[in-house]
Amino acid sequence: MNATASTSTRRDEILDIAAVGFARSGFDGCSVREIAREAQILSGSLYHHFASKDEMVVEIIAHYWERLFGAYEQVLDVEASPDDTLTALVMASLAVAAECPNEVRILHQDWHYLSAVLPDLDENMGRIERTFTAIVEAGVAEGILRRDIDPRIAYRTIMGAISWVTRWYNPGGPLSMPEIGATQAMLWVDGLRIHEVAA
Amino acid sequence: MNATASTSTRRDEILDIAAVGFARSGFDGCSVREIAREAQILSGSLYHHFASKDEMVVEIIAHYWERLFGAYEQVLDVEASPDDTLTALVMASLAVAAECPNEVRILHQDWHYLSAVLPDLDENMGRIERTFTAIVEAGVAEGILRRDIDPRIAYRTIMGAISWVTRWYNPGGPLSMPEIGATQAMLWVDGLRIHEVAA
DNA sequence: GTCTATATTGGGATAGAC
DNA sequence: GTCTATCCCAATATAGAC
Repeated sequence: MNATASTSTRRDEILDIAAVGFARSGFDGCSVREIAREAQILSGSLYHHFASKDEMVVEIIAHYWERLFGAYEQVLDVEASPDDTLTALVMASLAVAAECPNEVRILHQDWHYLSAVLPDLDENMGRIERTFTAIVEAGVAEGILRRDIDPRIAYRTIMGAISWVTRWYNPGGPLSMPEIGATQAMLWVDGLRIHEVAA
Repeated sequence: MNATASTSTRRDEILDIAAVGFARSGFDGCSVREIAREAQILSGSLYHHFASKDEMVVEIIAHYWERLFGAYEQVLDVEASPDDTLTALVMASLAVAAECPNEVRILHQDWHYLSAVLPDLDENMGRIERTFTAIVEAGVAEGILRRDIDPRIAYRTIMGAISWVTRWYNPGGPLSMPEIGATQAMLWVDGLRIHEVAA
């Protein structure tokens, strides 16, 4: 999972196991005893690796932020039109969600609890919001995107749908993440209705 | 809240208080002691009204299903084109969400726990899915909506965004639910991009 | 219908041996 | 780094008085 080099692999193993448990049962629903059992260790021994149960989830989510913002930077480094950039942002978000499905589930399932534990949650969500709305506003300014849709509603609509995907996405199923992302982006950018096209 | 007539108002009062608590702190995060305190009662007395904490949340959510499916029936009773019906379904969903914000939050926040407690959860979500996909498929069949977008992805995109709204909607704020619903529906049906319109 | 008092369970966390 | 043993607390729920 994390491992900067070869250090502390046991710790990372445990974090992976904890992430699966938190995603499966919720942060409260998955006890430290349960995590310990699945790590084939006793619950007391966990506290050699972590100061608290909170510390585990904080690290798990921190890992997700790194990946997500890394992916956004890569998208924004490419010069492209606002509509293409928006599509790329959606697909990048879903690609990271596919890599970190547990993290995304935990983040949204235990939102309330985490907002008290992760001091940077609001800040990071704000950063995501600004990334998306800036692109939409750029599109409006360039005359590519409609002015009659509030960029904040557009952003929240997109983010809601993206966040929801981890609830139903099935890694082995018929729909791949790139397919889902492309379809969703197409939906928002072009809409469901068939438009008359001027030749 | 519920009250068929004038019966058992105290019970309904308590259910309302519980719903606020569950929505605020999550089902696990809100103890029966906390509910009791806010109802100005002692925790043991709650068990005169309810057999268990689970029973409370089951009743709270059942109330939501009633309202939601009632609203859907009203929409489907009106003869209209698929795109207009789809818009009406979105707006009805959000209108019910505005009436039952706590219920919607609880349902999605404690999804995992509830799926073990509410036997009809999967069935009801399936019913919602069929309602939406049927309309999208009708639109495709009539040549109004695009065939190149998977109706299941369209449905899940719409449902995700709708469910998310209760996370950020502010009842006293500048955006009303009808405004939000109309914008979201417009987004999905017509898209963000400015289309060339054939005269 | 509410209160008093309490049974019972399971949670997170700790201290010290090995 | 893991185990043994255990502390402490808060949770749901119950029994019976009033």
